[in-house]
Amino acid sequence: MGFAETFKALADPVRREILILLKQGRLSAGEIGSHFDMTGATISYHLGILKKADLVFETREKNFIYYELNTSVVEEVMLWLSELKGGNEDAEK
Amino acid sequence: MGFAETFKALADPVRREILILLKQGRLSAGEIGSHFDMTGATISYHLGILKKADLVFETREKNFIYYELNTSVVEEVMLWLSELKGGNEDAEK
DNA sequence: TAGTTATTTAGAATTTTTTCTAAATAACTT
DNA sequence: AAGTTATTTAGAAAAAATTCTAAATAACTA
Repeated sequence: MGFAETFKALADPVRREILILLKQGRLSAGEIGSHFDMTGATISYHLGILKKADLVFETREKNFIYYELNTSVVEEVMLWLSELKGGNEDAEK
Repeated sequence: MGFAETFKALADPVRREILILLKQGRLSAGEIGSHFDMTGATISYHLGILKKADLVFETREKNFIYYELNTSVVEEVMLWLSELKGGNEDAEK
């Protein structure tokens, strides 16, 4: 894990757009790629970064690879930010 | 503003450490620098990135420049993440 | 005013990131 | 088995980020 990887993954606009697409549900690499004006190789690179950051996970089916949002890491990041923001008021309630 | 700048700023461990230091209260550039094994020029570079991302602001006093945490942008990021995480349940309550 | 202290800016070197093309896998279909 | 489709991996080129040294500002102090 590691916040560096996570924030780095979130820093790229293409990768954030991919995550937003996946909010609606799982998509294959090809379906994700069709939303962008880039080669499949580049999309695969971005998916790799998101996967390494644990922001998505894949499930293989037929000759497709489907990607899905992994929200658990998103929660960890939110916790870190909330810690930063203010002595964590949530923990007191 | 812009999430790219914000996440990029948060992606670097030195910059995250600076933000954590500033949680305790404002510090001068020199005081911040003394926590790291880097030149003042490099610290200044990182502070510039944090400033551009609106994660900190500065106030000048004597011949010091003090840096302070700006939590408002942190909240915006948290909102974006919470949107991503789940159709935003918070908005329904 | 001259010198000192705090910080930034400029420029260069190094590393990392992003993107492409071409080739390699992997799994299906005929 | 051979061909097709979906995706990744490798390698290279280009762009961006990180760090340094040296020089420039800015504001104080004697």
